[in-house]
Amino acid sequence: MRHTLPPLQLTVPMPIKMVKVAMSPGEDGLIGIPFPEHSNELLSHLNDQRRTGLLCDLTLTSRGARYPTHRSVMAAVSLYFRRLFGTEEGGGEGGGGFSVCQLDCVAPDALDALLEFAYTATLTIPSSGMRDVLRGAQLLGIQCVADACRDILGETAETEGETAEEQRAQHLAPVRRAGGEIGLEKGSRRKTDKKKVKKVESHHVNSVLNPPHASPASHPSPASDSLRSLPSTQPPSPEQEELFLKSGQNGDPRLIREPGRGATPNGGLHHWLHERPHVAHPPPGPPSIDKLSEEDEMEGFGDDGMLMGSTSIPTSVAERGAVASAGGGGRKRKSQTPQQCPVCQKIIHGAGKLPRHMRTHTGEKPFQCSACGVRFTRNDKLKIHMRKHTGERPYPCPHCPARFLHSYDLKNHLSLHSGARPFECPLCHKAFAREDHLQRHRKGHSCLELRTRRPRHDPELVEDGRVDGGRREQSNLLEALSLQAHSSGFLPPSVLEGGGGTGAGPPLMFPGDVERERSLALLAQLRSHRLADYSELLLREMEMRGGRKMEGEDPGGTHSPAVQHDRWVDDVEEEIGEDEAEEEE
DNA sequence: CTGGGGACGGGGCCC
DNA sequence: TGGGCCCCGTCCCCA
Repeated sequence: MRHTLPPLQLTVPMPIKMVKVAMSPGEDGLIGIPFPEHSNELLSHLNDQRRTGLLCDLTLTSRGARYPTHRSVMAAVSLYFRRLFGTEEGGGEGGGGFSVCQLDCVAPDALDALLEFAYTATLTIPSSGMRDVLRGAQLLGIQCVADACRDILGETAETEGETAEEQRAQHLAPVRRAGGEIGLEKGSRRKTDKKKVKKVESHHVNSVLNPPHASPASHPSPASDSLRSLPSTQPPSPEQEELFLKSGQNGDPRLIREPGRGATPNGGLHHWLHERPHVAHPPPGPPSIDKLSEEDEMEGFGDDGMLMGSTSIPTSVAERGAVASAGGGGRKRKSQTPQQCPVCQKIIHGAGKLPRHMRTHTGEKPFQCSACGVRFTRNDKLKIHMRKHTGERPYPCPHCPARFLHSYDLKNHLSLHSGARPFECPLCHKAFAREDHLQRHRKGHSCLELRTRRPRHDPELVEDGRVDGGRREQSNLLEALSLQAHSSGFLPPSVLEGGGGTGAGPPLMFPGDVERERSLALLAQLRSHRLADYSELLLREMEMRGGRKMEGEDPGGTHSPAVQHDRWVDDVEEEIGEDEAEEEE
């Protein structure tokens, strides 16, 4: 099927909508493994395929010259092709079956240069052919190239924009006629767009025409690559979208989190900016450069040395700062605390802590021990490590000659002297000096025997509401448990403030308290699961905790009764889940 | 399985 | 605002 430019109106999606990329739900424990060369190699391989004709599914022709290419690449780099292939409408039926596209209106040399740009991120053109390339870039909607050419030719976006409009009107007139409204929409926001684009692109003109010394393609930072490889978990917020406008990137929300992604293989980023329907009406509110600014300072991110010379959007701190200032002027950075990790979405508290956290994703360990070569992500850890070499053990035990590298080691050690074992297993009541040892104990199978030895009762008794003596005893125990929970301070204050539980109903029926309801739900589960041993254990645990609190063995902190209760509830719920699984078997 | 040491990451405080 | 320092919780490893 042959295709020439005018039929564009047949495939232009109207109205233009910003593509929303479906986000995968958040996942814990994501690890970003950067492959800095991936994008470069990918582009290189695509270019090889283009040269050999491999997998080429689109042939561009211009005045007899034929250029095999790939739809996906062309759709990525060219607004024209993206519309032509319908990818803006989700791409479901994109492509339209065009295999040959006749572009006689674009000079062969210019088309060749544009294809070369698309596959190498480098634009190589003779000065004499600049105008042809400009014309071709405008017709095909390769905005960054068009802007670069305009800059070289000394034309402004404003004046040339009119020319471009005229050219579009000339070549794509059916589009405008067929989609009058969309044409108006585009026209109405074009001036605004052009201003924005002009502001952000002064830097990249040079880079387009002066490609990086080392590589024709861009080198995204490792972090950016790692980010790209990871699923995003949240749709872009309006703030992020505004950020996107400021940074002049395309509409892929994922790219919001790619600060180092200065140059994409397709190089066609800026023209996408013109499509954004909200450009003329950026959302109100404070300037949204926070994330951008944050990411500026991410160590391991934005390796400007590598990004310099990339072909498109601002990448360096200075450049992005210029963008930000151009966007609003006189902006103040919002407080950086807390900050959200763009990789794992985790909220990082504390000024300056996000770069530290980001190194956990990038694997960057910039602090190396001069003695043994071991590397660390943090210099304070290196400093502690150096104590091993210097023999410094600044934390001596007052009771014995032992000295320790860490204060918390001393703390653990002191518990040995005191004999305190404040961490007791609620199931087997084995006590531990360290909480992590208790956790290890509970996560292991140390208590498996006890847990599986719980009495199993006839389920009909519970289902029928009939309770035998032992069951009634258990029920009473649970009620007593509830009362004790109420009075012992085991439950959080929010629970205790709920009211007296007088009148009809169970003692803990205090409406409107989540924690209490959670406890009640747990108790109900305990009942329904007939976990007599659990209720006993829970009661004993509460008694024990209550007594301990009175004794002041665990003054506040993470071992406070409320916290312990929460952990206990979590653990029991988890074990109930396990029991349910067991019983289903 | 437990005790102990060490590493690692996060948060708070301060400069 | 960034970084240093410290503390804490957690995990891993080894005896």
